[in-house]
Amino acid sequence: MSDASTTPSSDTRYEFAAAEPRWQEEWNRRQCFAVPDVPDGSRPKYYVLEMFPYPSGKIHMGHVRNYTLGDVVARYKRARGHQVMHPMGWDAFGLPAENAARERGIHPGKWTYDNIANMRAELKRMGLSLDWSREFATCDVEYYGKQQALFLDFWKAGLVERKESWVNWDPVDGTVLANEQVIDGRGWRSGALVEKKQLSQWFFSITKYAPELLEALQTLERWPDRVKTMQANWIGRSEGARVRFRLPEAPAGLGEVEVFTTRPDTLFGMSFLAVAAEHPLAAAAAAANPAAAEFVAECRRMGTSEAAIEQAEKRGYDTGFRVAHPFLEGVTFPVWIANFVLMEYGTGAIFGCPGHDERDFEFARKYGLGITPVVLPPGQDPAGFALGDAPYTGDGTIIHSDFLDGLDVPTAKRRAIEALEGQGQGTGVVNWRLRDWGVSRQRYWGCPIPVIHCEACGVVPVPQSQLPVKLPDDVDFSKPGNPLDHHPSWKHVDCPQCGKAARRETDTFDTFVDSSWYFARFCSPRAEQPVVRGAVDAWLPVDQYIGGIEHAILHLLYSRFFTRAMRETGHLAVAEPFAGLFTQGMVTHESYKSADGRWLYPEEVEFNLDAAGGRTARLKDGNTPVTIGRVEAMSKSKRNTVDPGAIIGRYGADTARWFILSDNPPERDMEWTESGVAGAYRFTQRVYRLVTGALPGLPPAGSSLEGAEGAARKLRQATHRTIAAVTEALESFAFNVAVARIHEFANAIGDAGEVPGAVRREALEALVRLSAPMMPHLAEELWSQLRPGEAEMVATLPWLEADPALLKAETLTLAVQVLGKLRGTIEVPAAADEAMIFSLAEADENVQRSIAGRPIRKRIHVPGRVVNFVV
RNA sequence: GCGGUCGUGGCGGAAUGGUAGACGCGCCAGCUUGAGGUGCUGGUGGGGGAAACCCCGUGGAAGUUCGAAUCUUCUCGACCGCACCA
Repeated sequence: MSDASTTPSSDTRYEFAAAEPRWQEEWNRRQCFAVPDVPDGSRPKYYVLEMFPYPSGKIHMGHVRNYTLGDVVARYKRARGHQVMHPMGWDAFGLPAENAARERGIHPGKWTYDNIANMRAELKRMGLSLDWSREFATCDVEYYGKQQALFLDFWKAGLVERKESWVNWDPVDGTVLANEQVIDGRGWRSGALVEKKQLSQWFFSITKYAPELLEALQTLERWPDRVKTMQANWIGRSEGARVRFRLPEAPAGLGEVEVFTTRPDTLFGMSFLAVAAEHPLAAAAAAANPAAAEFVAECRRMGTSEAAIEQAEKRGYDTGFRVAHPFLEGVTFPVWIANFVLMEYGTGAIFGCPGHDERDFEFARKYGLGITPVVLPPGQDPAGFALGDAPYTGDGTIIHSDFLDGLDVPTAKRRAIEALEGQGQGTGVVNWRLRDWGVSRQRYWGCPIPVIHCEACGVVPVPQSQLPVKLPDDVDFSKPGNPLDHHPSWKHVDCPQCGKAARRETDTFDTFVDSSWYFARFCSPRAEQPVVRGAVDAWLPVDQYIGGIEHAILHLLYSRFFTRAMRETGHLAVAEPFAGLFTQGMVTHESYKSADGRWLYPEEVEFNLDAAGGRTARLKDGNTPVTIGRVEAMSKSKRNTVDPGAIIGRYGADTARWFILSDNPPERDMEWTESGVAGAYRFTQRVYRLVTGALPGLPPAGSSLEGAEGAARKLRQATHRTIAAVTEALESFAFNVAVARIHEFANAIGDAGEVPGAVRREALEALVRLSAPMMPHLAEELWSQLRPGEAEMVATLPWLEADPALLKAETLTLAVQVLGKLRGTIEVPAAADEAMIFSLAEADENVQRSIAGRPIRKRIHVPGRVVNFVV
């Protein structure tokens, strides 16, 4: 601090660069945020968790937003008397580390741990109230070794299966590709056309829990409805029927094909049957016919993602096989191979009813297949009814359908299923869209799957005593494919059962496995077992989980499954990992393009206002014009990123936190703007001046507040209303509203005029403490000046309570409407009765003019809000 | 394609059936400061009017209601997820 007597202006400036590290050190010295593995029970526990970051190397604004949100919750809940666990770790396995190894020759391990060191330092500068003693990375052998133990337990419990499944195969690189590595059907490096290839892979039996995962969504009261809806749709329960169609002249062993349908009521509207390219019937057709084989091969080049398949033009191939209709004697229909039929869903075969299904309709039109309407929309004449340019998918009455004629759709479904069951050609079933979770990845930088393949014994689990199966350090990335596979010695082991030479599984786990139980590991991060019951039983479930909406389905569903699997194997007591969920929006920024089409970083650009008031941009050096592009998610490729480190260096962590909270509701996408941060910075300085400027006139803490009148009472009311409003806003995650209320309160303190020092002190102390969850460093700095010598830091101080007596207003302002249109306002005493309010309202001059002498038919009074006259 | 979400001033938003635009950013005017990201005061949705005040206005269209940004239906646009990115 500078000497106030010689430089009076400099001490009115808050020196965040000195203050922030000082308070971070003090929190650390006092261990304010550390909690024990087993809470002492003196206070209720509260577990706050943000989705842990992938260590890409630098934190980005999305992290700043995520961890600021979580930190506000953690600090607020701590103040509300909870023992708060708030840990941090690293989702450290994954593809980017292997890409770095291939592109730059850096070992994935070194790359990852270096990145972690950088990002840890950056996070620490944000002043987050984290218990850093719990930190781990999923690539630590102490973590993934425990994951291997969990896998073996799941296997014993029957939750692990080995089956065939399809992967994207790059025939040039000889590598399995992730969906994101397939661009327009080609491998991202080789450019080769990608093919589907079948591999034997490990699966977790998540489908065993499908009904429970669906039903339990109802118990998740503090989850956003939209996430629950998305999960429910993903799990996709549908009731329907499995129908077996006979192939009268079938190739050997294929006398029947089974179809799943949700519309057995439309069986009489059938005009074809279609199978997926991977279906045995397709294989039979391909074996017999080169043209069919070519079509199947073409479908294989389509990639494995559902979006790619469904967006592709609907195409098919007539196999020449025919199936018999289950109810119509002697009637047969053609069997097609269709690129929109998914092998993974239902039975990989459908019956086509073009009259009442969008995709079947499009397909039938294209290939000239028959379209028979069998559902009559309500109010239509059965004689004159014909389908126009679209199928009819709604409810109605069944027609042209023999024994189903005249029934409504639900009844017809039941009747059709009864008939199918009666003749042994089908059965009513519940079908699920959810598929088992394939966890095998043909990659190095992941957790090795602890399995040994023995020629004699088959697939053998690695004994618990031989865990962990460590990744070898000496790996060669110069060859394509999985380095574990071409490692000279790693995979060669003796079979644990027969002792003969065998080989290790060289696949590693999907990184979603790593993130499916880390929240449990945080409760006892150094334990020899995966989890310690005393710790997880006390801390779980996570009370508030915070992260991006992009994880709404997969990560959250896998974690919900994993938690159930851990319960089944005795590791946990709970079924649901996250009692409360909050999904934040993305951080966006304008993008900029130079005249020659290059993307530009924001710091390369400067702005001007044109005559019409619009913004124009040009290059800082060069003066050439720049196109201002759309506001979109920050991404490296568009260069519309802002480096949090630079922002914190320039404005401080509190400013970055304050701006990111103030801009808009946290569940929406926010736009990062330079002027917005500058405004937040000015506010931190204003609060600092407001408090430090008043210090000389303040009486000691605890001075009497009795008998405040006039301006003093007004300020006290503002203080207590702000306490109530900020509390409510924080409880409901309306952080931008909390910020706005604090702004208003700062304005009110500035405008308060002459008030007793004790009243001013009360207001300033409330200002500091209410803003502490958002701006913790500034709050500590000002608290230490307001209360020199006080032992307690703001970080460990209890939350403020509003005095109800000061929340009540003496008079109310009511809006007066005539026919719903605002015509005036009236001031009434808070205690006024309805008759008095109506007569005051009617007496208003403007109201009288609007009524214009017409009789009042109805008087409406909403207490505290509005009066409305209907004339 | 399927599923989900969001559309309010120049901009971010507030108000979730009851005074639309709180609060902030930006802009305008004035004062202050005077080595330049300073502070303070006032103004700021559109149109009309000297003013009182009136009309219009929450992507678009229709509806429910005394009253709709909010509820319903349709529609347009943007964004997120789609199972090997994390």
